[in-house]
Amino acid sequence: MSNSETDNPAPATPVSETFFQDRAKQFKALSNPHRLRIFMTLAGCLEPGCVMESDVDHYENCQREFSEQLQLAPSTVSHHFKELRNAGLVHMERQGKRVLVWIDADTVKALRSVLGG
Amino acid sequence: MSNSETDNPAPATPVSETFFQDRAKQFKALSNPHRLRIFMTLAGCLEPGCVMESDVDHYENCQREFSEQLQLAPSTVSHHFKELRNAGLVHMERQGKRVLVWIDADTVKALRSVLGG
DNA sequence: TTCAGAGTTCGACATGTTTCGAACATAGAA
DNA sequence: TTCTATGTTCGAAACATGTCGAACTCTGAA
Repeated sequence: MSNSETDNPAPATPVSETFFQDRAKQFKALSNPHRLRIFMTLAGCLEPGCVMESDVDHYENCQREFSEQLQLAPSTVSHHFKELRNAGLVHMERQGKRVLVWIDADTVKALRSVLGG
Repeated sequence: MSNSETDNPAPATPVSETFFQDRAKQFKALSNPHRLRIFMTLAGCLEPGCVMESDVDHYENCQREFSEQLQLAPSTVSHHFKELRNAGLVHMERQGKRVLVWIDADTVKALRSVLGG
């Protein structure tokens, strides 16, 4: 996935086809209520006064917890995480028995700029 | 569609199911490259230095133009506009022969807040 | 080495999305 | 009224998505 336009809130015309494809794919990753809930939980945005700085707060072993909270099969949660990763919104890293997960701040920033932020 | 949480960037826990459904539906409206292009064109965000104030700049008769630009059948463009309207992102109003179109700034703001804006 | 815990991959099924063309509705102009 | 331009609705086809259970991998503990 190209990130060449990530840092440009107002890219020069004409905007490439890749730009729309990448952003659309990222919005699609957020277009399912379950995935959106996962994303916002990871982003720490479900509490009042929260701030999105998720590359600092890493979550551990969260898939099992989401599986219970959302009442979904583990394989389904795994699928949703894959979608979030493929879109470039979420990163995962194995550390022994545990798995760390965090949000890609640059990608989120790029999406925000599409919304005029 | 409920907009009760639109103005709250950091809603109190627990976040309602409706919140995720509404936001997910709005992200879904932006999850197609063609619709995203339409949205950004309406938002005037395809030029350098643009600002999103689309409730000021109304577009006229745009469906026909998008139909040509995107190489899609008029019925397909109409369908995409319907999706954007159903998500609450876009408004349309007939004025005689012409049709005015504009972006719902509040909905966009609500989406931006999900991304930590 | 065997076991248990966390996540992945696969195949299957039901449902939703994207797209088209054809037929329709509506408003102004000839 | 008839014509033209714009947008809508419908049915159909191709394709994508969400979900599950079963079988799998990988890692650390007993």
